[in-house]
Amino acid sequence: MSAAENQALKKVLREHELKATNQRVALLKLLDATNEHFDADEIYLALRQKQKNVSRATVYRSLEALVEQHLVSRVDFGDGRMRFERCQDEDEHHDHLICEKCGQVIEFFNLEMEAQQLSVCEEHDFTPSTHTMHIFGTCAECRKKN
Amino acid sequence: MSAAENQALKKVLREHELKATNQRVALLKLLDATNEHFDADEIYLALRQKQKNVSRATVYRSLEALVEQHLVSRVDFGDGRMRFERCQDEDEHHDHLICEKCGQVIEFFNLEMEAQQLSVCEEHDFTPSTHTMHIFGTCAECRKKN
DNA sequence: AATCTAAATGAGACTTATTTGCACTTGTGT
DNA sequence: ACACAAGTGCAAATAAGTCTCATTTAGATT
Ligand SMILES: [Mn+2]
Ligand SMILES: [Mn+2]
Ligand SMILES: [Zn+2]
Ligand SMILES: [Zn+2]
Repeated sequence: MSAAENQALKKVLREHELKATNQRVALLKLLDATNEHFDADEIYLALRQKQKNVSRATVYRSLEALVEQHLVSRVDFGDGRMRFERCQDEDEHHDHLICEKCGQVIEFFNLEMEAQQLSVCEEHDFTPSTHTMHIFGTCAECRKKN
Repeated sequence: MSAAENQALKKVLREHELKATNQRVALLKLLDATNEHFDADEIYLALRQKQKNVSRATVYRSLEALVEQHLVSRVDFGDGRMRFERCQDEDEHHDHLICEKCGQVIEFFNLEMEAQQLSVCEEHDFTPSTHTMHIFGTCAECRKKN
């Protein structure tokens, strides 16, 4: 039920030294329930639609706190706004295929590619901390539609 | 000499169906002369400093046209502004290592990584058009300074 | 259960990057 | 040289995100 789920989310927040406010619980629940990569305004509007009272400022501030605690991660597809997605594990990682036609986002993880990245860093005596790998193109459905 | 260089740049512009205006020539010359990844305002200020008369609007509009013609490419390091760099060949491509300490950008090209990308796309029945791969971290000089 | 207080929120002003409308130039084909 | 579409400058408009400050609230303390 929602009540139990709320309690679980509150616990998660508290475990990360964050006050478990209604706004934060609602935001986290929203991201938990979807696979999409929402931007701040989409999150704001979705919460309003669910009769949750939140302000845009709080959406931005909560996201900042959640990202800092690795409960949410920030992705930038280069279109001028940041997107957010729930991340399960602190060390979970994946990259993205983004369909330029329909906007669909496909997630992937390729160990060989990650290994190549480390090798490139070594070659340049560079210590990596994070990376982003985004492949833009056309998804199968959109290609068929054509 | 500069005069010959200007002529060459005008030719390039005309070959791409772009009017060879002083502003565009100056902009292209500026990007040609550097390896840096400038943002629009840095370009605007650099041109002003060289006594070129340009407006910010024209910098943005010219960059748009040049990007469309693949004479310049746009890169987004996720810090809220677009950067631009001259691209030589239509099909030239490289990825980036970005030092989070000093901002230095190191370019690289790794054939194996590019191959892995194609293989990932195949697995997902995805037709790629472009991609961006940015590795953030600490460069050798910054690591030593610590 | 009532009280306390630092942290969080809401409303709206503000900032920064980029875009746009419009009157005025300028590059280029004739 | 001329004509005129394309390009430019300026200032106003957007758009994403941040900040200030008065008010509320979570969670600790009596
Ligand atoms: Mn994702
Ligand atoms: Mn580059
Ligand atoms: Zn698609
Ligand atoms: Zn560095």
